[in-house]
Amino acid sequence: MPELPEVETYVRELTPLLAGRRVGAAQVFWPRTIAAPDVATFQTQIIGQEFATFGRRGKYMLLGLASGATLIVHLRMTGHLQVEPASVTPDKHTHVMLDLDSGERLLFRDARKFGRIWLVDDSAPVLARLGPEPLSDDFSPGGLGALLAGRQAAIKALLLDQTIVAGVGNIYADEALFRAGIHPLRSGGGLTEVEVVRLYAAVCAVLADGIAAAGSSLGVSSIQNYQRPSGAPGSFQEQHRVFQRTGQPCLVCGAPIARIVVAQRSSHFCPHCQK
DNA sequence: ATAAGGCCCTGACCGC
DNA sequence: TGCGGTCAGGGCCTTA
Repeated sequence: MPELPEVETYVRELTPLLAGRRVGAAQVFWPRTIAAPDVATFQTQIIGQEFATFGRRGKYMLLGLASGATLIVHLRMTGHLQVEPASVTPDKHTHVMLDLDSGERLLFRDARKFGRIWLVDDSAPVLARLGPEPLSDDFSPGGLGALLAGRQAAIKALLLDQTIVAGVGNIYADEALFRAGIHPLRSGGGLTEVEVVRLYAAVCAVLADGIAAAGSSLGVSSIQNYQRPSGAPGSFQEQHRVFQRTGQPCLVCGAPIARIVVAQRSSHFCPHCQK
């Protein structure tokens, strides 16, 4: 599942493939993929647009166009965005296809159909609910502590809340809590100042390590798996210490990694190392 | 304001 | 082999 490191990898690797490319015809096979504007308007407005700038906010990909508009893409669970030769035949998971003036096509594929695309003049309303961007100056131990103060919910659930930290998903939340030595069911407001600082550092570290490894690929099949634009996998799964390691020995203490459900999400942790 | 539960989706997997 | 049922889960919406 694409989280911040996976989306960051996408942005970096799509940049040389899309920079300066102009969009021709657009085909939309699953209308709900286009969150805004309506499909007909999207198809009209995307034609002739040129990819110019490339950015990311949380798990949102921001493909800036020379006109000033922005194509925002959220991959959600199983979305893929790939550049392929124009001879490619769209399969049943291809929901949006943009012709490029390079003789290629940009394809949005998504087995679960949760992914969304926006074409907007102003990206701010789409991103308005996002909290601080980790790996930036907007994210700090003090700021994190302030957002957690008074919250009774489990810290695992709060890490998944995009208004607390933008871009953290299930994998990186579990890995960060392990590195910080914090049990996923601890209440957010109950963390000590020292623990908040440790958690802050752990979130930054796992995200940076995830980016360095080009993300985590561990889906059961290629259509569900996160893949880079080239189709290559990331390698951060090789560094997972708890995620999907249920029953395997903790790499620190040897205790079996446990799995519980928190906020309707599977959570993996070491019962011995995480208090 | 916060927390919890439902919803959207379909491939993979399990039991029979 | 095939069928029905269950699970996974990000973000948004509704409910309490």
